[in-house]
Amino acid sequence: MRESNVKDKILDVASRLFYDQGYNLTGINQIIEEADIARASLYHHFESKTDLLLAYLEKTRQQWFVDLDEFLRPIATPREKILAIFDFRIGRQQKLDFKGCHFMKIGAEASQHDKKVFDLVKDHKERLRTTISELVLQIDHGHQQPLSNDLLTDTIFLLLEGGLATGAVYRSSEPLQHAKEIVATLI
Amino acid sequence: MRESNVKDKILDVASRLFYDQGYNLTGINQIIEEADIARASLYHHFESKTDLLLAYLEKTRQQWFVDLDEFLRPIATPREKILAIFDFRIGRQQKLDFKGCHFMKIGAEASQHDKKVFDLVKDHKERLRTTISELVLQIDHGHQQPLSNDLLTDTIFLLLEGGLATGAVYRSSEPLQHAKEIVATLI
DNA sequence: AAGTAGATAGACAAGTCTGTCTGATTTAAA
DNA sequence: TTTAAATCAGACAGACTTGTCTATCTACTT
Repeated sequence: MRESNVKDKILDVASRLFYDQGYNLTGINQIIEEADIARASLYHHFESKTDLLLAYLEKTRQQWFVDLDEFLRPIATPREKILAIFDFRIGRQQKLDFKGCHFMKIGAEASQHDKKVFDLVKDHKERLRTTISELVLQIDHGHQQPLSNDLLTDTIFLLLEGGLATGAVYRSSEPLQHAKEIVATLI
Repeated sequence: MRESNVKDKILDVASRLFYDQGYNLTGINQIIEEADIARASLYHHFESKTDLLLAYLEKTRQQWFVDLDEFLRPIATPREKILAIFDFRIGRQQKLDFKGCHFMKIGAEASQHDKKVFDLVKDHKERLRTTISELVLQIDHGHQQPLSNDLLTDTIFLLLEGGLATGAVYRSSEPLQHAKEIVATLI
């Protein structure tokens, strides 16, 4: 087992622990123990714990959109794609045991002065909003619109975020399900 | 300076620090230093750091609804009251420097097994949803409703939560402002 | 076969953390 | 004025934290 294998294992274990129990409650000692690697190997691949956090966020962010794209690909219409984003998040929510958004969690416990972390969170959310915005523009609005395209995009985005955050509190998919129903009546 | 004075000061300082920099990043040493009290005094009033956290959450939760009630009291119609909830949260958001919801923040960094903490968060959100629900019922729906009362309540609640969470990421009131605009078109 | 880089175990430094305890001092009430 | 409780400063225990360092071993490449 060399190089990439060890580095991947470190990042995998750290990612799981950072998400499950939080960044600040996860110690280096626990990471090296559960990854079953040597302390020096961790510091060979990552300069510091902060470095490991950034690697975790970057990898998660990248994978997130890869997964979303794959999920949306077989779906035909922009309207159905928008509704499928809710299904995508409901599925992840269940798979991840209702612990909420990776990025919001880190944003909530990171030091306010940690600019790199916040920029990553911001960028992630911005990309999601852009994705929604593009789909909204593709919808054929035959009937008259009660909301402008921009406000409709915000509505969908905010209902997604609110639904996920609330689902994390109640440990339930219901909020996101309702959010989806609401959006279905609006588009 | 006796009893209540010291206890209040401890709780005030701890509350500020827990919110500003997070519970896990705030140490007992920092609290006693900034509150300018003796270590033994802290442990005289609070059994443990966890105890202090619960006291912080309970006090914050209670004050939250006192403040909201006061804010809504002079407002006449249920429709205006609902929209004023957004103004209430926008005002707090600005006063608190866009660090997000106290309860969501703690929920994000607390250990998943800390049941008392999660129950407090849940209860707070439940009460907010109830408040909204009661106002929605009071609205006179002359025209036909696109959404049922229940779904309308969810919409308002989720837009509030999403707007606040997103505002914390962007450090801006814009998301909550947009959320308010959206709700204004729906009720 | 020799050399190089990754991986290993584990000691170590220097600091932090929470919580306990002692003993002196202040404060308020009886 | 006596008494009891509150507060003080600070030492202390014991465990934990991140990060460094040494020394050895293993595996791959040249």
